[in-house]
Amino acid sequence: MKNHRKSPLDSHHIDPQVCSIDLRLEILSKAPFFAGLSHEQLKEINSFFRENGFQKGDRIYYEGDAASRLYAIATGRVKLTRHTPAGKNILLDILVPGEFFGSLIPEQNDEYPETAQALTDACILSIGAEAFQRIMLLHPSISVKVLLALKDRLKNAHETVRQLSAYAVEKRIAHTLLKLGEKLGERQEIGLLIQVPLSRDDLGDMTGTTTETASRVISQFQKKGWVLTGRQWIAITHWEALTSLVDEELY
Amino acid sequence: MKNHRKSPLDSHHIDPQVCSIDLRLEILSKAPFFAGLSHEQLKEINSFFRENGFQKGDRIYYEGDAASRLYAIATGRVKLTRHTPAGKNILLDILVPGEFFGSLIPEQNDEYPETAQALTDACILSIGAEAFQRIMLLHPSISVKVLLALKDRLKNAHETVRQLSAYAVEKRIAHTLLKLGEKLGERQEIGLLIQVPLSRDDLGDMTGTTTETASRVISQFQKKGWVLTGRQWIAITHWEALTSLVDEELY
DNA sequence: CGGTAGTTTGAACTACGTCAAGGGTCGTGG
DNA sequence: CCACGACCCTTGACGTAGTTCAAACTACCG
Repeated sequence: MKNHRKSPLDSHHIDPQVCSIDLRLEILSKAPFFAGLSHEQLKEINSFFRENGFQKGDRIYYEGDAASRLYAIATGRVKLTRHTPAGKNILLDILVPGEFFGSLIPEQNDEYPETAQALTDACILSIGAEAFQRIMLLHPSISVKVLLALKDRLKNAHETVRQLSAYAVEKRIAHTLLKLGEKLGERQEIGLLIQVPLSRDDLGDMTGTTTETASRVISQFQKKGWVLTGRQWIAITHWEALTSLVDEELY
Repeated sequence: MKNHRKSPLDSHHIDPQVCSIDLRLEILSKAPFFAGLSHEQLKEINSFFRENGFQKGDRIYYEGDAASRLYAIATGRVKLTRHTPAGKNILLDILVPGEFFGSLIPEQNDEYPETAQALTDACILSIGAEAFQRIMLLHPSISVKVLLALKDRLKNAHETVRQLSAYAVEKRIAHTLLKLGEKLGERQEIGLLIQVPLSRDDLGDMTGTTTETASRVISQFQKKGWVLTGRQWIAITHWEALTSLVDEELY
């Protein structure tokens, strides 16, 4: 029953200081809101972005910092968290290349409402909020795309509210694993591996519970053969079992 | 200790079928995203809207309906809810005149993610999602305003997630009362009256708890002299007590 | 004035948090 | 390359906040 295998996660050891120009253009063109722009336009927009490398664990910005820039992930994973004075963390989202975060629009005295931290070494593009606003005013189709993305995030946030309000921990964790599997899953021999370093603590912070409870639930899942897991990684081995747990109407 | 006063809520008995043209223009001009448009432009935009009256309790649309229109409140209050198969409700937001809801952007096979229900008799303006998108493409400044509004809602939703994840029921209810007080509060002799019919059930649905627990907590608050309450109404009588309960760091 | 719908309170139960201790994995430095 | 220390994970025992079920009470409407 022991599973002390080495972590199956890709290390993706990039030189964090370098995003090749090709990569930048590719990232920008893949970002949902620049879809449909010409190569010329993309190149011009690209010139407004600057890039920064971050190492695993680095904070990109802190909750409460003056909000001035919009960020987009070129490579790596970023997590967004909020905190409580009592020291509890809330993990709001895990973002992948092509996704954006930070300040979409310049506002007076605006603060970042969350902290952004690199979960892996990461290359991050960023642009001043004013510059981005100028781009949006110039290309109205972009704002519509941004709107769609925001609408989607709002829907997700509301779904999280529903989960926290109405479902027991076991279901919330199963649901979260499935969502992570869809977004970050990578098919491997061991199962659908969630490609991001994810501790029990993180999982607890995503589902509004404690490290210990998250650990107990995951242990149960593993005993039942639904997941395979180790230090900072999880793979889903029995997708249907998790979905049927989530969908069953019983309390 | 008895408080069986008549409900102090305004009844606002409007004829739900009528929004005067002046009212419509005023509503639209007050809506954050049309701020700064000329009277001419407003009039033109106004022509795209149609109006409908709803009586207290009427559903405007249901979660899962095909999403096709954007709504704006002229008069009255609207609540947005989600549901679970087990029958539990989640109250996501209470909206007031000038606020919008529904479908911001037309998308293939899009469904409303929540149910919209009139909390009072209400006059609601609405516009087809395609028409609104055309307006946004024509007036890029509008999309930026819409973006700001969405960003604000996302922040609120994340705050709700934080509340549900990290705070005990008592604090969540106190916090919710304060937010409601800010948004819907009306200074009266009895205190800051929350101007909307709000049952214990609703309050439970807003804070992820049950009717009974909401009732118990509110009873405590009333015993301590922090609120005055009756059937479907609450007034805050001791604002500072609630804020200090919310802010204290103890668990 | 009677009925419906909202509110209150009690008592029993339970999911989950808390506290505590022990074991495994990984990276770092010798 | 090995060994140490830091960090992560697991499991147990216990306490309690909040749910559930049930019953009585009260405001409001027709």
